Amino acid sequence: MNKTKITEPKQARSIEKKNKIIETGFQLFCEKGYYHTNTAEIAAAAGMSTGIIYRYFPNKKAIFSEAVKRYSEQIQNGIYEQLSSFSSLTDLDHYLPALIDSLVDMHARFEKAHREIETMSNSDAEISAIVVDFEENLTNRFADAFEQMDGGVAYIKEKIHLVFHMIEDFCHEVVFHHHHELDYAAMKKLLPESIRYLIRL
Amino acid sequence: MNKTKITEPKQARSIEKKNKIIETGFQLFCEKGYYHTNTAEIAAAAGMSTGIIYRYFPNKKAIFSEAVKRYSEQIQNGIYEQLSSFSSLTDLDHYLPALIDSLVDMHARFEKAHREIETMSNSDAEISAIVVDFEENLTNRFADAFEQMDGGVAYIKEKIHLVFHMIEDFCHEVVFHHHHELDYAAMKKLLPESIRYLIRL
Amino acid sequence: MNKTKITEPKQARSIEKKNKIIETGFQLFCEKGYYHTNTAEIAAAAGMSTGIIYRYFPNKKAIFSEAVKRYSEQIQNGIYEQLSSFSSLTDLDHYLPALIDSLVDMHARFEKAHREIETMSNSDAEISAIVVDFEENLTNRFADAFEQMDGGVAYIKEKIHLVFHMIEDFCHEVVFHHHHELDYAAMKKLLPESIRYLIRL
Amino acid sequence: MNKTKITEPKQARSIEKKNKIIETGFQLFCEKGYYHTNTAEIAAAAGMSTGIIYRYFPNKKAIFSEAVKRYSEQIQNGIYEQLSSFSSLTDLDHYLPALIDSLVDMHARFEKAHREIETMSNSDAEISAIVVDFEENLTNRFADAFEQMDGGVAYIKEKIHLVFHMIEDFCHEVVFHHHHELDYAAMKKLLPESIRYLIRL
DNA sequence: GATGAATGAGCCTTCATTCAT
DNA sequence: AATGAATGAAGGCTCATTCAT
Repeated sequence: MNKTKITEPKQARSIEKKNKIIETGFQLFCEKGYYHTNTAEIAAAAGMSTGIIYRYFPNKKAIFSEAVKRYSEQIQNGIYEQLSSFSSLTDLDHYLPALIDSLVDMHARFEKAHREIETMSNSDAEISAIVVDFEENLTNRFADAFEQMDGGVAYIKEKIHLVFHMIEDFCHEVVFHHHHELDYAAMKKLLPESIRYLIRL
Repeated sequence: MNKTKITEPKQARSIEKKNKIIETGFQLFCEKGYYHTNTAEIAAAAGMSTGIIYRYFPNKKAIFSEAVKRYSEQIQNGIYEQLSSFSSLTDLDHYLPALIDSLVDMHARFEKAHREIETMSNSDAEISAIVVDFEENLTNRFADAFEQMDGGVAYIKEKIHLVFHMIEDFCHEVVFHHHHELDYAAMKKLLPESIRYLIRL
Repeated sequence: MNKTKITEPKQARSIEKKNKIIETGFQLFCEKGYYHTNTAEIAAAAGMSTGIIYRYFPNKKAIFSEAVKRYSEQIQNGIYEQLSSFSSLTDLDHYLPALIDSLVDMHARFEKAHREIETMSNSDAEISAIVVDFEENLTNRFADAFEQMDGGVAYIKEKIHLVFHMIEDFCHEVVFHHHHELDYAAMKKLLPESIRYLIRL
Repeated sequence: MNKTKITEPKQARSIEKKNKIIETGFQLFCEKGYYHTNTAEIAAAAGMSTGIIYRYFPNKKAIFSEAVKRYSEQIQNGIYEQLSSFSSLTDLDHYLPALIDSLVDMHARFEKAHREIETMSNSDAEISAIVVDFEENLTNRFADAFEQMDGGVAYIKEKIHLVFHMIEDFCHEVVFHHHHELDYAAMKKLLPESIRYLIRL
């Protein structure tokens, strides 16, 4: 009955500790997969004891959730920053290749993270919710931006959604490099062209 | 040392049993996830004892692998059948909505399967290889078909790849129905139009 | 309640089958150890089905018991044959090196068998009884022979017992060759000398 | 991958626990045999949980190995202590019966241990190595002692080896008491006499 | 707050033995 | 008699979580 546990840490030292767990845990989850990383390992890698983890998190999965939440925010902020420099559809045409490049880059750096998040989001409602939220936020922000550009585009959310998934697939393809018969340079040229067309449909 | 075990069953009764294990196992894996399904459950659900599983499979994962392999073949055959009725790009334009419909349908029926395969393919090389193979086969078949249609299209493989992922994302969207603010009917109209454009680029 | 099982086979075919199980089983037990040999393997190696074993033997251990019993008899007969050519203590002095040689040879050929029998005899009363019986028979036979030689020797059984173990240890040493710092040729000369002395004490 | 486990315990409490596992495990192995003792039993008998065993040992066999190692050291120390009181071959003649008595006593107390060690040493290289080492150490120590006594004896190692096995067989005989027709008192007199003779050969 | 030893349920796999055919 | 598929209990080991210190 005594559930004196888990409180949001207020002291700097505790906050730092919680952050360390999240970072280390996420890193290990990404490297070895959620089910192949155990709490003792996380604690050891974070330089603390096994027990302490359960003062900051109710269970193993919560570490992953929290990490994904933070990671999602980071990514969003990065993208929003780029978005803020667009002010017309012509800008978009112009900046699209750069945006794609930066997204490919992001995938390259967080390859393992993306895979593992996807993996977990498939079997875990909480993670799935974070991912859905991420997509929704992104779509909405872009939709808002477009609406303030050139007087609005029909079905902008739907288009943005499709576009983002096209870009994401391309990123996956380039980073994981599974289909050796594909010409990535060609794909990279096709992509902005078809996006431009799709947006204006 | 003693590896006299596991031989491909020849007798009808054994084949049936192996099939039953694959089906039941796959179903449970899809329902509850690979790591949350144990071999005893599979055996019980298949109406047999735990031990017998290991006469047909070397280990738990092999059940999943085999199931995915078969599933992949089924899906491919279904798609190839549709493909065989196309003989020109105009046909494609015409049949595209139907193809999309049928793929959405497939996803709807095998929603859980798709999720779990994706999940496992992220952390397991064998499963990943099956998925990659699946995509490669599909791309090649379509590419061949297109090449025999209208004298060839530039970068056809790359285009097909992008197109398939667009369709797949749409399927996910419709089936898992996560983004309630999206207008699926609109997306369904946008999709063939942009595909048509992309293919001809 | 229906224990229609295990009867001593009368038909030639059945006898042959039982023999085959004993031989194959013993061979495998010796090669890989009792606990690392399973009944399926024995059956397979003997070219029959798993089930049939249990028509001839009540359980796995009975195969080993029976094999050891037979093996013990074979060895005894071999030794008795040599014994029959001795008729005086002087003969013994003369034939001792040859007897030792032949015993070393036997150990060399059945190295694994000896080890495994020893192993099992330690944890299994039935096997132990066979081994004890073997030693007792051997001791008695030799004692009888000696008594008919030169008018009897005091404590002949006790001496024979000690002597046999000295020889056996020597055999082990030579065959398993564990102590590389020992000079086997020297030991082989020491052995008959001390035996001769011991017998006449 | 993750082998952060099993470190030599430093704290008194841990050391005690590890010792308890070794003792209890060894006792059970000796009573029931290695293959008939399971880890849960060991844990229960030691008053702890199954899991904790694996913080101190990488696997079941390691418990046995460690126990045998320690046991071997104990025995050696006991014998060396007796050896240190000998300073001439005449001493040996004098103390031999006492040494034999003490070795019989040791066998009586650790009967089961000896059997099980022998058993395992036959099928396990690690255990076998410990036993071989034990014999080698013992032989060397005695050889050194003898060499410092009366100016050296030819083939002393070979002789000691034979002698030790004679004594050991006698111990086995007395303790396990299998051959009821033997006169142990007589054997006990024969033994030192023939040893004395053998050493001086 | 912190530690890390301890818990014990749970999992995959093996195998002696049985039994339907 | 013979087959070999089937059974299911048992075993070694892992790991999320707890708790005494």
